[in-house]
Amino acid sequence: MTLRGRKKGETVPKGVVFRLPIYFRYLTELQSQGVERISSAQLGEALDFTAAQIRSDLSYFGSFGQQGYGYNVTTLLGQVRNILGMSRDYAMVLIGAGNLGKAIGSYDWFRAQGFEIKAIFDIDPHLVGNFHGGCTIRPTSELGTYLEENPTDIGIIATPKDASQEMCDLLVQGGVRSIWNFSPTHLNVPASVIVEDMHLTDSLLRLAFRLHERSLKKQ
Amino acid sequence: MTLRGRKKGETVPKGVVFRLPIYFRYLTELQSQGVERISSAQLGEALDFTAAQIRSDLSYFGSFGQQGYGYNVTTLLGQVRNILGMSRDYAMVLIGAGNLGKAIGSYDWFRAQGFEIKAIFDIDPHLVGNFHGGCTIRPTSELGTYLEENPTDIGIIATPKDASQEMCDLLVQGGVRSIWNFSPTHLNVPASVIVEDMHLTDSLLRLAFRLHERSLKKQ
DNA sequence: TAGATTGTTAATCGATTAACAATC
DNA sequence: TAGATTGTTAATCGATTAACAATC
Repeated sequence: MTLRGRKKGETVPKGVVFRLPIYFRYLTELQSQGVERISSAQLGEALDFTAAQIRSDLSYFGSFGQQGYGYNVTTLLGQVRNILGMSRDYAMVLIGAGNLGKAIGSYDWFRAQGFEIKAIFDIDPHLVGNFHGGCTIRPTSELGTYLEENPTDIGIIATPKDASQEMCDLLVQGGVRSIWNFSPTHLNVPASVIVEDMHLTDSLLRLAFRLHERSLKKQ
Repeated sequence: MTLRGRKKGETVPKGVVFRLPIYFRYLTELQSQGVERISSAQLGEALDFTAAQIRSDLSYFGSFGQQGYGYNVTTLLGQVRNILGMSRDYAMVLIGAGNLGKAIGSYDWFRAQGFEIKAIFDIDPHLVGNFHGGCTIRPTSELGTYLEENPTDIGIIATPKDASQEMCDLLVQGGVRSIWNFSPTHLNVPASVIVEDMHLTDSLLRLAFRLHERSLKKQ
């Protein structure tokens, strides 16, 4: 039903997937501010997209607006939540309890939205046993057994790059079907497994490139 | 010179900017492994791109390969470094010394590549004065004065979302021309300022969407 | 009703790919 | 030389936008 207006089997364009979370984020903010209605033009203005693009993106999943009125914020937010698959909970494990792992583990927003870190693993014996974000840190040697007993939706990899492929393989072997990868390397997985990369280093280099490009143009 | 083969004024396609850091990362790895040469087909195989795309991306900036041979890893890595603007140093300030800020501040790779965090700011008096990553944490009230005295290339925002626009404005006012944004909100900046977003929440929602999409198709 | 704004179509724009001549 | 692989072109594919009939 969230697929109204969409031919079955068709894949959602990359750009749409990219923008949906941005809509979700802004609609959440509007709702908390008590805003009742919004037009595609206003949404576009606030988020630096064209109004046509926003209407086109949304109409991919159905007709959520009303001519002459725009969109009801609460209704649209609910629809976007559904489309994004946020109407259920997700069980996650976090691998790597270093600085980045700790930062991810203490992000309260995830839990509030139904993304729950059920267990944390680290290879460092000094960290194992420590308590963090409601979990005792376990040794990575226990990851395989843990996954056998606890079905897990998402594996978060926040290890140094030398360990990440090995951890990834353990996750895949343990039946985890999606990986959120913070380690600065490309992971090899079977086609059935989804990888979402969060490469800090790549992002900073993109920034450097654009900065450098501008300074070239100025001359 | 890094613009050979490119019409002046033409902007680099978004996809190329996205992939250049990935090439850089993999070429660095190859070089550290002592690999001397690589073909576009091998690069594509390792990184899940087509060979044609890699050749097309690179030829955008010049001719770095040789027919019948491929690319020399060291030479190509040097060229990509230049293209990305990594042949100079960048002065950065970090705003927000919470979990995420600490993780960013302790990432040694940045400094090794010439991206140096020169100062860290936080609004919390309990954190001010603490030592982290070679810097004493300063109160955000001193940010304006600091920027006047210390030209800064990149401002890193790792504050909660309620503070980020205000911090962004201070950075822009202080002459900072690019912002690396970790706070989960859209920043409004003049067209002359570059924003590179690192939205953890958006990334996780994209992953959830793809996972949800697959489970729909299975039925 | 008059004004506003949607959802959709067709036109445009941009990015990817397949193919191959050039050449190391 | 024979084999391999580049850089580039033309063809294809996909995404964005402008325009507008439909309608609240």
